[in-house]
Amino acid sequence: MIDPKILRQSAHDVAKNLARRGYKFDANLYLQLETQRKSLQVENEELKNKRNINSKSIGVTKSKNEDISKLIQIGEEINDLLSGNERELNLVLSQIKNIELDLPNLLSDKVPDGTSEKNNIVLKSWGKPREFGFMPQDHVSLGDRLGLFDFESAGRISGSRFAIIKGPLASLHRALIQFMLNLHTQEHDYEEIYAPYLVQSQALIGTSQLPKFESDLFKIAGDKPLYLIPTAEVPLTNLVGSNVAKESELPFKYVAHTPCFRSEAGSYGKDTKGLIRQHQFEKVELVQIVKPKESEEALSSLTSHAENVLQELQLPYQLVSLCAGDIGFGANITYDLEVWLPGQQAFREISSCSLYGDFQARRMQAKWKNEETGKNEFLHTINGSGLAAGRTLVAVMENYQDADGSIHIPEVLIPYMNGKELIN
RNA sequence: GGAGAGGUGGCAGAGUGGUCGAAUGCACUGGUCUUGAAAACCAGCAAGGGUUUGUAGCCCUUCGAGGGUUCGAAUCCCUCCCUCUCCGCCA
Repeated sequence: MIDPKILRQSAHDVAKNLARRGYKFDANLYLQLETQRKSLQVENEELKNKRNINSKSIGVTKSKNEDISKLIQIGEEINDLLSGNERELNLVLSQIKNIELDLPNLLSDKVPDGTSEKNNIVLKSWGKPREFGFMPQDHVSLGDRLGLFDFESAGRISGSRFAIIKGPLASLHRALIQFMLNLHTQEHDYEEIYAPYLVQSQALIGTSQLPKFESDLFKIAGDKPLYLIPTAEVPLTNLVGSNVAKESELPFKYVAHTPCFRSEAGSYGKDTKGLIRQHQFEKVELVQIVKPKESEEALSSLTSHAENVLQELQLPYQLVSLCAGDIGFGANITYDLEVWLPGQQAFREISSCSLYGDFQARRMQAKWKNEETGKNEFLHTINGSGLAAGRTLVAVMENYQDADGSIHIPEVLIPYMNGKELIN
């Protein structure tokens, strides 16, 4: 949610900023609703004030054993006026709220212009794609040849976009997750969290997947609806919701491994083969919750922590700044890490690191006590994948393949594989 | 799942229809005293929102959440959530 004060004071500037995303914010309509809200709310509070004064004098009059019938009548009249006013006020307030919840976050000035991923800007490249003396295969044929993928059974059991991974490849997948968790907890000072995979709608509103993107989520039937988390960002960030953190506790740095569940209704037809786009995948997620002043620094540290995973695994990648048209709904700025996939001869997203500013904190009422000002202020939230485990498995398979289709275990993972060095 | 008890300010804890946003204690902040500290004493000390040039003033809201009754609700009624104790079930 964008700060309502900013919306009121500079609605047209906001509209200009959001237009960079291709979002059309009707500033005039908003300001018109705001004008109505203001006069209705002032009227509302004046009436309540009158009622409070009247009711108090009834108490005083009654205690003197004097007649109160006239005062009660006044009270009733005030309530008549109030109920009409309240109906109008609530209507306007809900219209304003709907507009505000629909509004994406303001973009940082650093975000490049552009309408699609073609306009994203590569800021940095790390590592050199390996020279193969043969035609590198993609992970699907590698896995099939090894007999360690079973998409057919997965389809029969669960449907399309589910995977079954077997034997040493499943172990490698698990090893990647263990390796990432250890790296982040031991080298990068994150606190490991085990968190629920099912969450209430309120938590998803907090991190801004709801109300707008319900179709991307899996919803569990029941009296009180629960949703499968699309990312550990949801439970991790909500850890600080409805709370006022002490300054001395900050920053919070959380890491969690969870499965992620995405309905991805809009993406059918893309990446239908293999592990790239699944309804269920594993991810190690990094979240930092910091003072506003420290948030840009936190984003670059978090991004470098995700990069470290790729560097330790010796996987070539590039760091990309997402352009205005490609950036996520709640993000102020986003850096993607794209790993080199020899089988596709392309860089593919493997991590997305975003600064949300106070956008999520405002929705979930996550605050900190600023000792300097003595005030409770909104925190800033940052999250990023560190990394998506399924896609990392893909990258390891394709980058570490041999001419005969066997796969070398990256050096840092060998201890996690009981000393195994080769899958064949 | 069943039975019972309870959810009030940072914490503890009073308050069962009327000047209650809420006694009291602790904690915290400032002051007096003191060489300094402690003690004692004095004072202050919730959050959100509206109005506003305003971290001034005034006003509104908030006693687990949401509804309701009433001129007036922490207090009465309904629904839900959570915590504790006992029983049942269970990895």
